Parts: sequence; structure tokens; C-alpha cells
Amino acid sequence: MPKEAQTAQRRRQLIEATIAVIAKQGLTGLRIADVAAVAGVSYGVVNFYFKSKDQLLADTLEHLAADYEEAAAEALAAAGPSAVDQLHAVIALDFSDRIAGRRQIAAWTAFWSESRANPAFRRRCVAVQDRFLAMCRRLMREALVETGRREDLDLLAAALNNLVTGLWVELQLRGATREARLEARRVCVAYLRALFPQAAPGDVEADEETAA
Amino acid sequence: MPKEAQTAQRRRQLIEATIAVIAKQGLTGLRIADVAAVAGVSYGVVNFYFKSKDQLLADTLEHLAADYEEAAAEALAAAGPSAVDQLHAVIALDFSDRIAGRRQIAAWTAFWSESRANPAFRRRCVAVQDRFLAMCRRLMREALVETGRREDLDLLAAALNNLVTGLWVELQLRGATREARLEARRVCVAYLRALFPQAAPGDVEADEETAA
Amino acid sequence: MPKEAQTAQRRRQLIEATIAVIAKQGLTGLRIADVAAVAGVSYGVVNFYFKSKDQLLADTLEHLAADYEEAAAEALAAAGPSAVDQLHAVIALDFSDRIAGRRQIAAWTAFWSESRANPAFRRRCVAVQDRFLAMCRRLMREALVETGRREDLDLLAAALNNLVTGLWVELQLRGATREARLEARRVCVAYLRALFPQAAPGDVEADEETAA
Amino acid sequence: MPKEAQTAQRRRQLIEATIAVIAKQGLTGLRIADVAAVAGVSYGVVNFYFKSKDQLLADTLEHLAADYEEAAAEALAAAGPSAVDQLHAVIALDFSDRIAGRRQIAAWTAFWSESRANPAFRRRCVAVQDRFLAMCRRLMREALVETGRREDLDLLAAALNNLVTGLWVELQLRGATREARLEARRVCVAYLRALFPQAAPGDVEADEETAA
DNA sequence: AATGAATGAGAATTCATTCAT
DNA sequence: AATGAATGAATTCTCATTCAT
Repeated sequence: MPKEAQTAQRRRQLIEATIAVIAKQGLTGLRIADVAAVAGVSYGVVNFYFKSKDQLLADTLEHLAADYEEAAAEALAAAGPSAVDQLHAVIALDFSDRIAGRRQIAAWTAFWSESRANPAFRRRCVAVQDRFLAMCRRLMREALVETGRREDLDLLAAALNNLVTGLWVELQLRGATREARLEARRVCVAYLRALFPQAAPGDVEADEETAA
Repeated sequence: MPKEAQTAQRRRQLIEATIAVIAKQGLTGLRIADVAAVAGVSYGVVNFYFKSKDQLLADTLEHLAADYEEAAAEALAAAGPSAVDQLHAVIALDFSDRIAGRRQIAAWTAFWSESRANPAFRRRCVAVQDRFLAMCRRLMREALVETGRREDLDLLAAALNNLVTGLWVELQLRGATREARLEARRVCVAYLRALFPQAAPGDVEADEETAA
Repeated sequence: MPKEAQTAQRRRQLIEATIAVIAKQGLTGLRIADVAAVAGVSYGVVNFYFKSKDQLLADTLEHLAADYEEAAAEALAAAGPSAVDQLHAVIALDFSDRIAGRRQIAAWTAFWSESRANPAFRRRCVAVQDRFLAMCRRLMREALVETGRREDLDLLAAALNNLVTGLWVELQLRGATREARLEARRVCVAYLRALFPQAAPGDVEADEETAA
Repeated sequence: MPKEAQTAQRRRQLIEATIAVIAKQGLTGLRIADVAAVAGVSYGVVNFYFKSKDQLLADTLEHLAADYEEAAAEALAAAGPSAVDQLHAVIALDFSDRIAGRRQIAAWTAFWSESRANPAFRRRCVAVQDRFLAMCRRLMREALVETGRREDLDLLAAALNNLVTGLWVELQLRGATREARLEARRVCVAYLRALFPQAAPGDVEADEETAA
């Protein structure tokens, strides 16, 4: 393996260990030594690849955010052309195993909670939300052209965005099992159905395998 | 002042200082010494009134939760008899200064994020959510009797619940200013309007003073 | 004891322990834990009274420098009115037990050696040297008025200053025993005698008890 | 280049880098990695050519000392036959660019300061001083035969020795610029003139180029 | 020979907790 | 009750040294 790839691989491994430790012990219980232990390396390695614990956390958030944004782009590209279908594709992604695994959700909620104290966290979290909200607005605008306009469209787009966020907190509180994620997705779908009664959404259960 | 009341007062003062410090420094940045400094007492006092830092945090969450539950009961009692009005009253409370102040929101998100690692936190947070969800279900069931049934009522009630949660995270990320809270409330109201188009809600602006 | 005095006392105790450890282990071998052990306290105490190791060192240098300047002022005040007598008094001080003890000399040479890398050290060391040089110049100017002018007076004053410095390094290398300090003083006196042959200096041996 | 010569060359390169790093960061700030970086090699190389950091430092001191002793022998050989001339030649060397460069002076003062804690350092530093002192004694004895005896000759020879040492500390504190070295040399020359008024020394400025 | 990733001992620092005053 | 000095466990970070490539 070329050296750069190996470095990237090691960093990724440590970041994933970090997310796992946050999920298990919370951000307040995160110890460099535990990260190293989970990654199966000596703890010196962590400070070798990340200048400091702060840097490790910043890079962890960046990894999480970039992964989400990438997955969202892919999901949109893979979905059908209808705006409603695209909304459903995004919702499926948001509660998929890849994106909304127990560990990722724990990490996201940790970063959200620290974001008032850490400007770098805040900026990155807000950037993700901004993009997600813009996407929701665009898709809902298109969907409502198809199904009939509403004057409070931006508020309803924000509601979708924040509904997803709130469901993630719920998953954090109750455990992001496969069943819980499916139920969360059903809540979102119910919301979309309430808004777009005419557009028949795909069956939640049926989609799951594809999304996971 | 009788001794017990004075003790309760001191504890409350320290708990509020704890919430303020969490808001400023995050849970990872919370130091007993800072709590004491904010409360204007020496740090020995904190260990005098709370067995340990863990206990201080548990009591802080309890304070937060009890305060919310009490305020919700009051808000329901003060609202009109219509289910839709009661829903609006709860929403108004959820984004009021008393309940959704910058500091409280920061504390709530912190407790949520640590709840997987701390069973005591988890239990208390889930209890609050359970009650809120039950209330939403009951009120929406009643509201839908008034306005027409839906089969996915429980999902829509969960959506309301989680929408509020998500909006709190949004407030945490973007700052819980008065204007931001008002906007969050508008999002909730838009959701309710989408569900109950017939029921004309009160004006958001007009309510604010009452709720605050 | 009033609280402030106790704090000052503790700080002094730790600074003296620091000097002792530098003398024994060198600056590179200085460990906070050793300082605490020598002072007979737990190592937390060191960070309690000094924000950091750097601060401890800066305060140690300040202590050393202030002590020297104070002792020099006292020595001058106590000496006779003749400039030559004052020069001899300063020399006696410079090799006295109080000022040129084994430990102090080790500390001074350590600070000198680090002064290029540490601007704060450099400033303080230079300030001491500046004052000492100014004093030498003034006294030698007066002494030479008494005994006959020389055009290279400033150079000869600098020589006295640097001779003392060099003798301190010599004491560091060979051990600042009482006898070694006495010998160092004899070297200085020989220099002064070479410059001021007419002015009969006091006997080195006889002075020692007074100076120590 | 034969293998052994290449090895010697590499070692010299690393030793010079060590001296440069001591000058920049002090002995407490010396890191193997910095030495390697200054030498332009990877840090593994340092441990390849020197068993340990301690060994690197010991070899650095040895290099410094041997270089000085060699240069002194050359300077004496190159000087005229008169003892006073030889003294002046040694003084010129002591403040020459080759011997008293900013970096060397920083290294010497570092080794002096650590010499109480490190017997190997102490022995080597003392050996240099012993030889220098013996040379001063011999030359001054001869010079005084030429110009008239003094009973305190050994003390005056020690004074010369320590004056040079002290001036090096001064250069360490104030910066060993060309001008500062020239001034230091003037101080020594003034001292020699005070001792040997009859022996007209060469002009300090004129000598400089030869010495450097 | 050279490189630099990996290791882990060692040191500084932080900070909750204790307890004498 | 309140204070804050003292303690020392726990943690981060540094960096010399090892060693596989």
C-alpha cells in the first residue's frame, strides 16, 4: 500500500475508534488511551496522527460530516427524478445503517451539544444543517409544484430537517436499533404523506434493504 | 429563612450555575471550580451540597426535567379547553424563555448526548420524552376527533415531539435568541396547521409575551 | 501567620527547593515531582502556587535576582565611604555563602545558559548585569579619582564584572566550597590590587566571617 | 570518500546541528528530531550514529573541547615568540568567530551549567580550564620575567582565565555579534595592559581578520 | 544506511475531593 | 457553613528509542 494511503487508513481507523468510544462512554468519558485500545494500537499512535485530542475530535467531526454529505449526494443521484422520491431517498438514507448507526448518532449528538463551547464544531455542524435544509427546501418546492403550492413551504422544509434531527436524538435516547430506525423513518414518511397525500410513497419496509 | 429552605436555595443556585457553565463551556469543559465561581461561592461549597460532581449533574438534570414537567402542567391548565389550543400552548411553552433559554437548551442537549453512557441520564430524559409523547398523542387524538381521523396519528404525534426536539438542537447550533425561538415556534405551528387546516391557530407573535 | 505571609512563605520554600534541585540535577533534570519532594509537599502544590513549570522557573530567577540586588544594596550601605572599600565589600558579597552558595551558582549558570532561548530569562539576567556593571563603573571611577586616572576605565570596570561572572562559572565547575570561594575572592582582590596598588585592601581571610 | 571518513563527516554534521539547536532552544529545548531536521536527515539517523541522546551530548562536548584545544595550539604556534604576544594571540582566538561564535558559546555555557549534574561534562570542562589556566600561568610567568615579577602571579593568571570565561557568559547574554566579540577582546586587552604597561600590544581591530 | 511508523516510559498538568481551620 | 490549601489519581502530551521496510 502506498504510504499516503496507509496514513489515511490509519487516521480513518482511529477516527472510527473515536466514534465508537464516544458512543460507549460519551464525550466526557472519551480517553485517548481508550481510542488507542479500541483501534488496537499503542496510545502514542493517536498523538502521532493527530496533534492533540482537540484535533482528533475536529477531524472526527469532519469525517462524519463529509461522509454524510457524500452519502446524501449519492442517494440523490441514485433516486428517481421525482422530488417526492428524492425526499424519500434522503429520508431512507438518514435512518440507514450507514449514516444513522448507533455510533454515528452518539457522535453527532455529542458534537451538537458541544457546539456552543467549540466554534469549530459549531461551524461544521451548521454547515451540514444549512446544506440539508437547502436541499429540503429545493425538493419540497419542486414537490409542491407537482402537488399544489403552500405559502409556508420554508417552514415545512425546516420542519422536515428538524424532525430528522429530533428523531436522531430520539434514537440516541432509546437506542438506534434497526427497528427503531425503521420506526423513525415511518415518522418522517408520515410527515411527508401528510404534506403530499397524493404522492404515494414506497413502502418503508421494502426499501430498507436497499438503504442499509 | 428556615434552614431547609436555605439549603434548597443554595442547591438551586448551584444547579443554575452548573447549567450556565455547561452552556458556556460544554459538559466536557464543566469544572466544579467554575460552577462555584459563577455562583459566587468557594468551590468547597459545591462538594458540601452535592456528594460528587456526578451527583451535581444528576440533580441538575432532575431540576431541569422537573421544571419542564411542572411548567407543562401549568401551561395545559392555563390553556383553553380545545385540544388544538392546548397543543399550541405547549408549543408556546417549548420555545418560551423560561423553558428554552440558551442555557437550558445547552444543558438538555448535553444530557441527551451523554445519555447512552449514563443510564441515570438516559432514564430521566426518556421519562420526559415519554410523558411529552403521551401528551402529544392524547391531544392530537382529541384534535383529530374534532377535525377528522387519521390512521397514522401516533406517528404524527411522534413527529411533533421529535420536531420540538430537533428544533432545540437547531437552537443550540444557531443560538437561542428570542427571534430564533419565535421562528422555531413558527415551524411547529406550520406543522400543526398542515395537520389541522381547519383549526385557526392564534398568532405566534401575539402569544409570545404570555408564554415568556 | 496571616494568609498572605503563609503563601509567600510556601512560594519561597518551593523556589528554594527548585534551586536545590537545579544544583543537584541540572536544569534538564529538573522535575516538578522532585521539587515537591525536596520541599516535602505533594506535587500538586507546585502547580497550585505556580501556574506552570515555566512560571516556577521565571519566579525562581526573579527571586535569585532580587535577592542579589537587595544584598548588594545592603553591602554597599554597610561598607565604608571609600570607593575601594566599597568595591571590596561587593567582592566579599559576591563570594559569600549567602549569594554564591553552591546552589545559587548552579541556578545562575543554568539561567545564563538558557537565556538565549528564553527572552524572559535573558532580560532579567541582563538587568542584573547592567546594574552590577554600572556600579562597578561608578566605584572604579571614584577609586581612580583617588588613585590616578586611566583612560580605559570602562573596560577595566567591565573586566571586574566579568571576572566575577567567570569565577562563578569556575565555582560551578569545581564546586563552590568555602575554600574555593575564598580563593575566587583572592583572585578578584589581586585584580583590584593590580589596578589600585596604593589602596591597601583588607585581608581576605579576616573579612570572611563578616561576609558569610 | 572512504566509509570511515563518511561516517566521521556525518557525525560532525550532526554534532554541529546539535550545537545549533542548543543555541536556538537551549539544552532543555534540545530534541533529537530538531537536530535531525537542522542536519537535513531523518531522525533515525541520529540514533544510528550516536547510541543515545546522552552520547550525542558527550560527543558534542568532546568535539567542542578538542576543537578549542587544537585551535589554541595552532594559535600559539603561529604567534611570535614573546609571551605577551602569545597571550594576545590566545585572547584573539578566544573571541574569534571560529571559537566564540554565537552557537559555540551557547553550547559551552550549557555544558558548564549542567556540569554539576553530569560528571562526564564536568571532567571535560575542567580539563579544558585546567589546560587554559596552565597556559596562562606559563605565559604570564614568562611575561613577568620580561617585565618585572609579581608575587600574586597565579591569581592574576586565574583572573585572565576567568575573565575570558565571564566574557563568554556576557556574550551569551547579550549576543555574540562581531562587535560584541571585539569589545570583549578589548576588555581582555585592557586587563593585560594594566598588568604589563610596558608591553605595547597590537591593535585589536587590525588582528581581527587574522584571528577569524 | 536511511527512513519514519510505532512504542511506551516519563513528565506536566488538571481537577475532584478531602479536611483542617 | 464556608473556605481554600493540600492531595494525588487520572489524563494528556512529549519524545527518545526501537525496528521493520
